[in-house]
Order: sequence, then C-alpha cells, then structure tokens
Amino acid sequence: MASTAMSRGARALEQSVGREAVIRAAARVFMERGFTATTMDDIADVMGATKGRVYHYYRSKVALFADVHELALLMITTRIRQVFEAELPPDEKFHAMCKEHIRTMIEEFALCRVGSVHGLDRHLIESASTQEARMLRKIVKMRDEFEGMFLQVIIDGIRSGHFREAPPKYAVKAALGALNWFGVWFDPTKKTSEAELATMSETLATFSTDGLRSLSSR
Amino acid sequence: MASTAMSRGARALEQSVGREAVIRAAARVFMERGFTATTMDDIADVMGATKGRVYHYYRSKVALFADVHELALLMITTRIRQVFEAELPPDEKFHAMCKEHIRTMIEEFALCRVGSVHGLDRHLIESASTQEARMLRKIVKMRDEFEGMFLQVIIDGIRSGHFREAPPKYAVKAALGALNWFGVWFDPTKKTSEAELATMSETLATFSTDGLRSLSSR
DNA sequence: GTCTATAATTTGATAGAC
DNA sequence: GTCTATCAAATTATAGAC
Repeated sequence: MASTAMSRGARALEQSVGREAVIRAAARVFMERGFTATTMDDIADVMGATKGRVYHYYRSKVALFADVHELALLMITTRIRQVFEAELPPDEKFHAMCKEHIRTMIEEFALCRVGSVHGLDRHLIESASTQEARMLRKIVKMRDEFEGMFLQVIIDGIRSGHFREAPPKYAVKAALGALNWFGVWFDPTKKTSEAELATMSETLATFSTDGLRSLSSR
Repeated sequence: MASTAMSRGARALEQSVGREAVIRAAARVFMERGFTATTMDDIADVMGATKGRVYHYYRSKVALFADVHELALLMITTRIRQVFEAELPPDEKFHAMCKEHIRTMIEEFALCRVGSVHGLDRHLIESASTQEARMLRKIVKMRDEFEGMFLQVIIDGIRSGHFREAPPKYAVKAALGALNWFGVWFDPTKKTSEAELATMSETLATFSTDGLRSLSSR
C-alpha cells in the first residue's frame, strides 16, 4: 500500500529539500489520513525516499506531527492577525477575518486541514512523552490565541451593537465551525475556478458574519 | 494500553447484551479515537470482554464501523425528518431542524460524533472489500439524504424570500458546519446543566438560521 | 545524509477449547 | 457464546553500511 500510482506522481511535485521537504510531505499525508492512519513509510514515499530520511530529521511521528501542526497555526494566526489589527468596525473586521481564513485554507489546504480538522485527540496527548507533551501543550495555546482574536471581535461587536446579544464563547464556536468545516467537505483534487473559490469564501464569510448580526445592523 | 483505569469504570455503564452491546461499545471508542486508532481490544475492553466476543458478531472492523455509522445516520435522519415534514415557514422550520440536530447530538453524542466528525475517509473506502464497499456507499447515500433535507429548506427559504440569495450548496455546508462542529468542541465528560445545554442549542440554531436570513426577514 | 536491514511491538483476524 | 492462544501482517524506531 505504500507505493501506489498516486504517490509516484506526487514525487515530482515535491521539490523542497531537507527538513522542509519532510514537513511538507508529512503535511500532505497527515491531511489525507490523519495521525494514526499515516505511516512513516507513507511520508517517505511522497518524497520518493525511505524512512531513514524522515527519522534523520525527526525522532518520532508525534514530534513530526507537532511540527506540522505548529507551522499551520503559526501561518494562519499570522495572516489573521494582519486583519485583526486593522481599524475597522467589528462586523466588517469579522467578515474580513473570515474571508482571510477561507482564503488561507484554500492556498495552504494541506497544512490547514491538519491544524483544524485533525485536532489533537486526547489519547494522542496522553500517550506522548514529557518532551512531546510540551510541544502539544504549546499547540493548544496557539489555537486558543487564534480563536481569541475571533472571540474578541465578537465581544466588541456585541458591545457596539453590530452583533446581537449571544454568549460569545458559543458564538465563536459556531462561526469557526462554519469556516473550519470547509476543510471537511472541500476537495482540493478537483479543479475549481477562481470565480468559484471566490463564491465559496464570500458565501461562508457572509454566513458567519450575518449569523451574529443584530437587527439594527443589517 | 488496552486496560486503563478508565475502561474499568466504563464497564459498569454498559449493560446491554449481545450484538447491541458490541455496537454501543464500538460507538463509544470510535467516537473518542476514530476508526484507525481504535483497536478491537479497546472495544472488547469497554464491555469487559475480549476480542472473541466482538468477532462473534462482526467479521471485521470495517463492518462494525459501518454498522455504527449507519445506526447514527438512521437515528438522526429519522429525528430530523419529523421536523422537516412539519408545516412551517422555511426560516422557522430551519431553526427547529437545527435545534433538533444539536439536541440529538447531546443525547446521543457517541453515535453522532462517529457519524459527523469521523467521516468516511477516502482511504477507508479504497481499502474495503467489495462487500464492505457496498455498506460504505450506502452510508454516503444516507448522509446525502440527511443533508438533502437541510438543502431543500434553504432552497424553499430563498424562493419565499425568508433567506437571502446565496448558492444553496455552499450555504448548507456552512450551516451544517456550524452545527457539526459542536461534535468537535463539546466535552461530554464534563457535567453541563440543562440550562446551559439549552443555551448552546439555541445559540447555534439561531446563528445558523440568521446566517441565511434576508434583510426583510428579520 | 540516505539507505538497507532488522528489532520490538501492536493489531486484525482465526482456530479451537470450554 | 465466550475465551485463550496464536498467526500473519503492519508499523515504529534503531543500528550500521555506504
């Protein structure tokens, strides 16, 4: 199962070298199969290499997964923060953040899907060594930071009257759920036109923002 | 790893017998760990039994997973259909369907989480035998039927002017994403009061419905 | 740095006792 | 119907050649 026709074609696409090649290959396979169903052979296969190369850079599968996850969160948090720090009314800012989120998922689907869909299962954290556990706790903290930006804008929006009264901690889960679910149903192997991608991100962003709006803000 | 302190406590809770005991135990473990990370020993362990019992009722892990999945979809589809067939304006119907969805997830968390969060990965379908593949295709069909009810109400709502103009196929993904994501963040091991559960389902249902509303419908 | 063994473990599935 | 014992395959990780 390790060397299918598909992995052969994939090799040509991976042109980065060294540690980065490993992390990008890992992102691809973790995205498709999740943590447990991914084998070190699968990852090596995507690079047209063998396990030895993977273990040269990472001492365990958990450590590699943690690095992929961290890279994903670092990237999306950085991009969302750009919008978060802009001077905009809460509803416009929220809409822009949602759109940036979807756009990021489209551009870096493999990385983002690892970060959002394939969450950190409890049993993964439990089975980790102390060193690995520290990496995984860091990831949880980064995710809280990411969610925190959306939460803050919701709180601001309720205060300013743009958004209706609602428990912010649940509202933020609802909005991010609508966005993150994109990683579940979108199929990156199908060719999708730019216009269609724009329609998707606009529909999702407007849905998420309107779901929060107060009557007077329409 | 198969017999932890937790699985010991779990045994007392499982009182059903025979095939049903297997399916309920399997639902619990699949919910927590997903398909690949779940072992047949884990499932037997929850019942205080051994693998032999599981294999007496199911000839493979995929067959068992398919049955759990099918049961989950059958249950939620039946419940949602009750609301779907009621005579209500589209926006009210949609709101009621969302609320029923969340209520079902709360009451049958294990089953629903297997059905929504731990989807049917492509590599699972690919590696299945022909007989198993037939079961899995049936599951896909049931899920389309489930989604189809939400889709229909959205289309009706746009036509009637309750909902704004938006591509229904993406709108339905957005709304169901907000709802299904509940299965990702909700922690059933924590005690949550009835009042708080009501707040959650109301917040999520209102968010999902308002995300679709047209200006004139507020 | 990368590969080829290979060790050590886990795990899906089966056979046969009770 | 349930359990014990066990096989066969898969998989994480390591050791050492090149």
